[in-house]
Amino acid sequence: MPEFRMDTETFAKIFKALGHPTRVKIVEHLIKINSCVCGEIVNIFPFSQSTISQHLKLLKESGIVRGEIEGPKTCYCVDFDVLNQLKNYVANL
Amino acid sequence: MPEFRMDTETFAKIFKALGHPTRVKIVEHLIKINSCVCGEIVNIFPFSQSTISQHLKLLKESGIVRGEIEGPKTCYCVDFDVLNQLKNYVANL
DNA sequence: ATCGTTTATCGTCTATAAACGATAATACTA
DNA sequence: TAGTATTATCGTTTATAGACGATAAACGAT
Repeated sequence: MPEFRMDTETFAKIFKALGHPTRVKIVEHLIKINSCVCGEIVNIFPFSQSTISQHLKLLKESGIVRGEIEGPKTCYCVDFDVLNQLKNYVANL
Repeated sequence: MPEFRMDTETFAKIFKALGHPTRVKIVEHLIKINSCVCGEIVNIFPFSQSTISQHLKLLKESGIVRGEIEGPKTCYCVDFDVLNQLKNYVANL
């Protein structure tokens, strides 16, 4: 399933994306409710819509999260393929 | 065994520390040679001594790495207790 | 006490991150 | 087509990161 075997640089980028409390919590939340959310995330955290959108952008760029446009909303979800590769990498450290 | 149950903030800090290719590679290296190294790390990477020292400082501050002064040298090693908690956290995501 | 080795810290510079408000873009709905 | 809701982007500000050279600090050996 994994298209590419990820390298150290890629994992570093994912770690960097997870290197902020809000972004870790966003990922935890996306995992918990496997149904993807979008604007609800903004309501959960005490930050502005633009700030959360920026955090989601970083998470998306790292690959750990994907975003799909559904009508006027954007639906975010964890890329479990990437997450599993991350789990595998960390487990083998 | 773990003195404290780590929280999200702590893990975010560790992720942040791992959020740089050089620092990931330093940790990988420290794990591989479980005997701790110090100045050798500087020789491995194409960065100045001060830059590597700064990276090691960040790793140490996150808790994933410990440094012990041995004479004129400083011996760095991975804190396996912390690493195991990290592994456990990631595995349960 | 001085010297050489090793590591940490300081000061500087440039680049990126983090947050915000304001605005643009998108796409339903009336 | 106009309006509304939702999200992304822009521009700005402040803070932190990342790199370096230079210097200081610690220690062992001469």
